[in-house]
Amino acid sequence: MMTAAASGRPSKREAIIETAERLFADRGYDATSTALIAHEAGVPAGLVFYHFATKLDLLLAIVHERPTPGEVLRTAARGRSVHRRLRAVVSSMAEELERNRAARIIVFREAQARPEIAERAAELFDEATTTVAEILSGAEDVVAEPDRVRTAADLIVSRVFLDIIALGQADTATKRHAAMIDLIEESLTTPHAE
Amino acid sequence: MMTAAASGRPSKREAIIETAERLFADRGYDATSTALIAHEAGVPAGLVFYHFATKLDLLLAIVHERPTPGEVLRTAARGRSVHRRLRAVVSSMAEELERNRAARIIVFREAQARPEIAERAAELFDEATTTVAEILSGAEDVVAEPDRVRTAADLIVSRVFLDIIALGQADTATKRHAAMIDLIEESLTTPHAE
Amino acid sequence: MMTAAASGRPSKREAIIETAERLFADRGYDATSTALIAHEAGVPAGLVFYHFATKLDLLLAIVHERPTPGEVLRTAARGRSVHRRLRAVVSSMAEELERNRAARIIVFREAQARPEIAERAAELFDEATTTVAEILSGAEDVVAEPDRVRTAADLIVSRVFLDIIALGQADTATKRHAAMIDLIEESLTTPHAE
Amino acid sequence: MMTAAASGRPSKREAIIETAERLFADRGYDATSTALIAHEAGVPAGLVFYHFATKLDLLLAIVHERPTPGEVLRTAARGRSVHRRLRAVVSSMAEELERNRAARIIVFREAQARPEIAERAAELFDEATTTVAEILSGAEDVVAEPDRVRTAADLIVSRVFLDIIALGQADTATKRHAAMIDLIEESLTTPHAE
DNA sequence: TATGAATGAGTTTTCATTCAT
DNA sequence: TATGAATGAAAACTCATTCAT
Repeated sequence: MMTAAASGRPSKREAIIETAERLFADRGYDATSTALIAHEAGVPAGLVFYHFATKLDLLLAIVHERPTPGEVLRTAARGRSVHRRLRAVVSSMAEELERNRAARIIVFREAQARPEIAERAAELFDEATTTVAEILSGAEDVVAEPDRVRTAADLIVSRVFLDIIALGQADTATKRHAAMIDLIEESLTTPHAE
Repeated sequence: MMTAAASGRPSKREAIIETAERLFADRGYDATSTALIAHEAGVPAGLVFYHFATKLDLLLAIVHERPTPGEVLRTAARGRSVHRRLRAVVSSMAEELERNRAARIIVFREAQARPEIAERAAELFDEATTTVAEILSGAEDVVAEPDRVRTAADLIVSRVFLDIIALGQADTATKRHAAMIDLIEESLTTPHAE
Repeated sequence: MMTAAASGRPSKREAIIETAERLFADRGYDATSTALIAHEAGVPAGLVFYHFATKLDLLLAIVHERPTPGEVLRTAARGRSVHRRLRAVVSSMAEELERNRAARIIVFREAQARPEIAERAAELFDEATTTVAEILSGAEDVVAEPDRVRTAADLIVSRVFLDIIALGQADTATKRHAAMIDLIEESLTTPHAE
Repeated sequence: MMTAAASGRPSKREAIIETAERLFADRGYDATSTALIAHEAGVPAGLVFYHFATKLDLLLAIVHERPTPGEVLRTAARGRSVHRRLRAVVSSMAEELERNRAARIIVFREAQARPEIAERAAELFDEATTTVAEILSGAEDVVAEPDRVRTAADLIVSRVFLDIIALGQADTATKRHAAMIDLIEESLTTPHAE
């Protein structure tokens, strides 16, 4: 007997998760009723609670069942120069966040009031920062010390996360990213005048 | 006949706003009942709706009746050097955000699902960035072009805002800020190698 | 010192009554709040309860402070023939009901659930029927017995009241009234074939 | 799997409708709380809103889920003479209205302030009038023209409706009906003297 | 006679969750 | 694994009425 997933038939559990993700991102967790999720997912109301014991469990499933930005970053192209690596890192992060926009919004928005999720948000942020720092420090032309590389990584990750979770002005993002890359690049490739 | 405000007697309207601000920040807008607000503010439940037609109106009052970070920044100390200005700007922003932490959290958290508030969030961010850029460009030792100054301002504001609205690790903030100031300072005072 | 009424200045009490009458007729007694009445009348909320001890008292004032249809009917023109009297009676009743439409609607609508008002509704109806019967029986060419005249009066009053209180199709009323007059006239002027 | 209806078990939805009908008629729509309805129907408060999205929907269900007086009239006995038909029509209408008294009261009382229901009230009235006119015009001894038959039908329906919706004096109704039948009969069976 | 804030009981409605089938 | 009715606690909001001034 094949599972729903293996058979290609979209499992109802998946449908619930995906619908919930979209709705939670659009209207917020509290403002989304389980009945609405069921309705929009095309499943009976009771089924939500067959698959998820509570509404919070459904939220946690969304929050944990996505690849982390860090994982994706690790596969980013690694050119020789800081410049190339910066560009690869920023664009692959932006892309990933865009792809999982709903999940990211949810994580960061709900983090404020829910310790469980705050922990996850911190995890995602730290992992991303660490990965970016690693990538940058591997470039040929880096002259900055590890701490400064970390600071640069932190600024980059902060700015790109903020795009998504609060002020997503997609139209101006590319230009802004280029300017940021430029500034950061210089600070990593210029000898630090003490 | 004296008004409540003039008489020094704390108006019940103020009590409601302040209590709501605290609770909204702690538990989220949706998760805070108007009954709880009234209870904690020490007023009868009905009074909330005498002063604010709807719960959303109460939220909007909180969101609009606070000084903006930009206003506060404008009064920040302006030393001669980029370094001094950066320090003044970062610390006064951090201080202001800390003071109005609740209101800021609310604005940015609730912005996701509420266009009216999203607009306000963008306003606050833009005003802060513009003000920071202005302050920095007035320093004696700036060599960077206006665009770069703006980019630097954007990075600073992003990072400090993010502290508050999502991942406020107050313990490491000071150190992180110093590192950021250092990096940014250099990028503004070092001639740009084209 | 002149009273408000005598001075020509519209008393606020009057304003409240008139506004309440309109609103009660449009939206129903229960669905009209005293706050709305005060607002639309342009008076402060507290004043309603200065003039009327309870909301029900305000309703009763409206219900009792209008001339009855019977009073108006008594002044209707009295021609010689049944025909003339019928026409006079029907048109003066229709006119009166139109003028006091709101009050009539209120009386009959609220009568269902409020004994005090049901009594008033029955009063208005009986008085009107009795007056119409009197007027008709005084015509020269009446041959019908008093009971039949009363029956005719009852049908007329029923039909005209119904126009107002439930199915007021003002456009077709005139034609309908003419046909009714015609039918009734004949029944009163033709010797009853036993 | 049997449905509640098929199983003979009284459905809770039905219980809600019937209880609401009674209470709305007795105390008025606005003055009847959904909590009271639920309580008297013996169901939990929440169930009302599972079956009816809003209180108004419950009212509309009552207003639309009853046979119309016209339908019932169509099955009224049709004797040969106008007299027999009049008696059959009046008594079957009175009976029907008595049986569905609550629903009729509700329709006509609530029509004033609610267009949706006003439409239904007009429908019920028109259908009844048309059916009565049809029945009367089929009698052997009718000499009146169609327009006059319609006028007679209108008077009859008006009077019987008014009994129910506003001034239901059940005690005198029978006598009044007999007198009305008498008057109307004559007007339909006597040649019209132009 | 006027005023507007205050009060608290009551209203409709929502909703996570349970349960019998 | 599904299903849809059922449940009851809690939510936002309304409102007649009171009261100090």
